[in-house]
Amino acid sequence: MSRIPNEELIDKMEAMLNVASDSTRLKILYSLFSKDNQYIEKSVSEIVEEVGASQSLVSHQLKVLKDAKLIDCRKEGLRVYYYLADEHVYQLVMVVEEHILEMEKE
Amino acid sequence: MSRIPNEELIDKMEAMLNVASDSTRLKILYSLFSKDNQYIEKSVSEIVEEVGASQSLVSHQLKVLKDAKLIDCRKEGLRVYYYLADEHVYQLVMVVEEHILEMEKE
DNA sequence: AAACTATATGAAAAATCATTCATATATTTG
DNA sequence: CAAATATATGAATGATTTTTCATATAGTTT
Repeated sequence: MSRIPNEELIDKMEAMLNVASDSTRLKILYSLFSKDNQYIEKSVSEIVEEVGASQSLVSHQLKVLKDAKLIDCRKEGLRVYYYLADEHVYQLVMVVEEHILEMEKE
Repeated sequence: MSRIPNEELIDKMEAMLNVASDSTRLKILYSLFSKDNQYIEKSVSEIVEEVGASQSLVSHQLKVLKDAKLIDCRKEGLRVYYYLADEHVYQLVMVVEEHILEMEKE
């Protein structure tokens, strides 16, 4: 008797998972996670460097993450600073990370 | 200073998220979640009916979920019974569901 | 064994997505 | 205003994935 949610909720969940399920975007998210729950923001060029992908690709993927409201940004001069807009993403990524790490134990 | 995991871990995480990020597969997972943490298993035809997709599509997607070790199965006569093989998937799906529901509040 | 049922599978078609390349925009500095 | 810098964007490409269709397989019943 387990209840499958309505199409609308399923579609939204699918969308969020899709956004998270790309290695470039995962790396971007990690680069915006702070170690000790402190506020953190990074410019595009900093993210590009940490992630190790092209500027264009990072910019495209930042847009995907921003459209999904997982991150947001703030302009300052030439720079654009991005930051996490949602705690759930962190939880989501951590659940998946733990899953993988525990799978590897066996 | 946030540390991006190594490529191998990122790739595995990407793979798991990819498996979860499809509406048909999400519905299949939901159909295998039990209400009160009891063991639950369902035959392919039951799943087909609950999910409301074609037999072929459900079968293909069951294989994807099984290859990813998120579900497993047991044969009995003509029927094949599938069941969740991992608690993490449930957590993962729940985090995402909560995220969407909370987003909708605003 | 033939007919039937439940499930799986391969190939093809349709759709979607990540990535690159070239270029545009916006801001700052000389 | 010209040059330089940081970021964004549109179009093209290639790759991957979802879905369907037709058919195969395996187990059951008569």
